[in-house]
Amino acid sequence: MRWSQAFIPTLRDDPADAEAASHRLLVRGGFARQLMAGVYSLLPLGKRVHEKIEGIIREEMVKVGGQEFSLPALLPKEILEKSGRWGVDVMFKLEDRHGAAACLGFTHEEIFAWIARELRSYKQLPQIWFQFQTKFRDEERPKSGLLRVREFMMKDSYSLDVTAEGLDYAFQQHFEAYRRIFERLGLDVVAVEASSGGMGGNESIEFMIETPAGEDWIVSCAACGYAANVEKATSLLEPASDEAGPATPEKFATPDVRTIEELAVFEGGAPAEQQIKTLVYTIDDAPALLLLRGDHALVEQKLIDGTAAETLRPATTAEIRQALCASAGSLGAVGVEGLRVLADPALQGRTNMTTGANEDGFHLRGVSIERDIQVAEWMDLREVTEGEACPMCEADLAIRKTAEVGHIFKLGTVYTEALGASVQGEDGKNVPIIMGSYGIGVGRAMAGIVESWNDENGIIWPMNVAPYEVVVTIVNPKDVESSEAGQRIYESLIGDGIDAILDDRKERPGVKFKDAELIGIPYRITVGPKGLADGKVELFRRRGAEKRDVDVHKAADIVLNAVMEERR
RNA sequence: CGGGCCGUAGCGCAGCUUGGUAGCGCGCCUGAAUGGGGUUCAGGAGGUCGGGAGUUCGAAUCUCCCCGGCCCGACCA
Repeated sequence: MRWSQAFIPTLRDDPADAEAASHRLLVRGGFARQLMAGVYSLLPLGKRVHEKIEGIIREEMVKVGGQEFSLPALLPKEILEKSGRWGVDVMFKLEDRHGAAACLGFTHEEIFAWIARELRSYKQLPQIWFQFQTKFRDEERPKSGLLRVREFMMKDSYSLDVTAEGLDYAFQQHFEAYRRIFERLGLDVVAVEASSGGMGGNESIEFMIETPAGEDWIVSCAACGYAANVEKATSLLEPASDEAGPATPEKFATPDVRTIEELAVFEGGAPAEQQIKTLVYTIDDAPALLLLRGDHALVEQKLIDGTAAETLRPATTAEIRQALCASAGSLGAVGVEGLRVLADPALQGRTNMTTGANEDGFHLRGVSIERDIQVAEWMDLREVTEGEACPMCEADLAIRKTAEVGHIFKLGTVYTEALGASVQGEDGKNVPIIMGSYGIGVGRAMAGIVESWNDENGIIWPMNVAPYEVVVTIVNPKDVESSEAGQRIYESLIGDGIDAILDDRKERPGVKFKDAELIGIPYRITVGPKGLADGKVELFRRRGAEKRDVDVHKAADIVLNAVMEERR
């Protein structure tokens, strides 16, 4: 490709609405343009990167026996109704001219399960099926450029097995394939235990990259490698040494005290870690009390996972008053009967605690959990904080902001049962196929790579995904000798299968250098009269900004070798 | 869905308070010089001021409605 003919609309200024590094650089470098909220066009450079990422993912999927499909993006209501997912809030719903309902696919478990109905015998299993497909999700809030969008390319794969061991094996194969994929993409991922969320299933691992543009917090231990999403993470706490306290709780007046912090500084109050925080939630339309240590925060996802609730929300002021006859600020669980009380294990065995008295303006002190409160269930509900002890090795835990680039799930038989995908086992009985589901967002991976690999001059693509591997920059296109020399080097590289681009534009050298660095091409060969006078051209490596002069006639070979070495 | 901010030329922005010929920088086109880090000079093209309604002799500017976008939070297969 000649740069003078290429559509690479670079921008001198950062786009005004871009915050995340990847957003800024992908727009500025001419890789993508926004069409509407969370919807982007890929320009030629972006498309090239996308294809390279897809190529790597495809290779690794094929290595573990994956077979590629291409399913429709347009899905019928009937199939999604069978799994109970018709109408989920991220779904883009539409109607055809006859009034038949359809939607744009947000994921494809149902459709693969539908096709899997053609499987008849255990002898045909296992299978790994995958595709690259555009997914549509009407996210509440698209953000961070290409990191969180409403239409995106995803590689999704599905494993089909007869036994739980088979699923474990497919899951493990995917885990390893994903490790190799992210390694080749230049993404430094942390695999974390994750909540399965609305997908169903019982075990899932997310692959996260650390970035300020992320939106998931993960807990990790540098000492032993333990890592988990905060939605799932646990930690060890220092055992509390409470005084026994009085024989019965004592009520005391606390005018105008409504928060944990206010009670902590109130004369006669108690430090947050000696308070019991009482939250009222409506779980599947029934009120429930959640008890946490005063300084601990609730993780709603843990509550969802722990209760298997269909719907769940904080109770309204009116509901709270109806349940406890008091306002938020004076709530407690002492003496409460007839309500479901869930308590976090950090409260287990605690004595002499302080909590609300269910009477506005009053609290109770000297509360012993086991003695005074009827806890229906103990359930891990609290959010881990920085510096708490690792549940595996007791070292200090760190908390990091991350973005999810891949997720693997053990689904089980939720979808295959709903859609009737079963096979006959060895014993002649029909058993539902056991499914796993595994996804990687291609555009998100691209944005993630940019988040990980950039500097003040632009993107620094890893060789494997670079839109072009080498740019041959002609300093002065009017100088016939350098034009010809540049062209020879360029053609030699192309002949060797290198993705090269020839920057033959009639621009000042500075412009060409800036552009090449902005779009992140790993190697640049600069051909100009100054160097040619000594038979030299300059070889510049984007990563590390190393420069060296090399013999004109050897330049192509030297770069060829360097590129080959960096391809993986 | 709550809170905040913003829509004026391809990009970045000023003008709006106090209504009266639509501006600046970059980019783009032509010509010339220059040619190893966003060079310089001269000339030029380019705008339904997000959309609609209203007030007014007159609206980018004032009023109302709508649409779109960004950020924070909530939410999130």
